[in-house]
Amino acid sequence: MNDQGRDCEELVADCRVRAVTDLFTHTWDPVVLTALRRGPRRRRELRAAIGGLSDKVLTEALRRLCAHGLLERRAFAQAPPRVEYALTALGQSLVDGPMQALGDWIIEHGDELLNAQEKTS
Amino acid sequence: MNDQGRDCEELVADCRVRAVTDLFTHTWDPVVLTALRRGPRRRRELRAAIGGLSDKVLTEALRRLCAHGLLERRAFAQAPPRVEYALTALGQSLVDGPMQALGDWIIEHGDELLNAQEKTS
DNA sequence: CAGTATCCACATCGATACTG
DNA sequence: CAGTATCGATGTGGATACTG
Repeated sequence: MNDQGRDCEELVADCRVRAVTDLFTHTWDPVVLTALRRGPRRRRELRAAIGGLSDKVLTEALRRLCAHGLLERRAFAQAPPRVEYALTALGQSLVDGPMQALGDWIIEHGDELLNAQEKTS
Repeated sequence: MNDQGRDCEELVADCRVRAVTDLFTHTWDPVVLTALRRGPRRRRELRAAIGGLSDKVLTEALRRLCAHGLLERRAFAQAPPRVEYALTALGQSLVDGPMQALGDWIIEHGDELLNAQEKTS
């Protein structure tokens, strides 16, 4: 994360690879990003669309993604409160690029992955 | 992970997105994969090339990746023991496809990511 | 060299109850 | 509706010493 200029061919720790993969170490972050790829959503919509994650975890994920500049929080002064979350340009590029590639890969190779997993478990 | 056929447009949890992103929830797994993209390596070479991870964690990562069908373990009956780890065809396709896309993205957008992070921390 | 066995620190997640 | 606070279960990683 701190050796941007260093050659990453051999010494892989602390290199750029980590800078991205760290974004995925939190289980729900990529899921939240994916859920927003079609456009902004309110907090509650998100929670319902994703399903299976607690308020606390959702809040943490949203804060983290905002802090990383991938999400933007838009609060409206209303009662009841209305808050929307939207991908920033940076976040959108991540979703449309690498995460789309990830999705394409699983569509093509997902079965192989599951088969291999079952064999050994 | 178990609802392969389900529509993932809206309900994101337990869908295919997770099947891939779960591969990245373990910090070192993608690093190990990347370190093997040029060809097979012995355990010790790997540890040295990556740097900063313990024997235990390396072992765990290797076992997990083998179990998922992404890595192959080749042991030679020798003294001292010689063991090589190599990407399978499946693993290679993951590294050359999605992980390459991830690397390309960070090369292009890494600075934005770091700037945004520093602003908020 | 390859791999295992403990012990410990720490973070993530889940469930629940509560505030504005 | 949006968000916070707390507690506990679980798991991931680090350090160290040891076996074949």
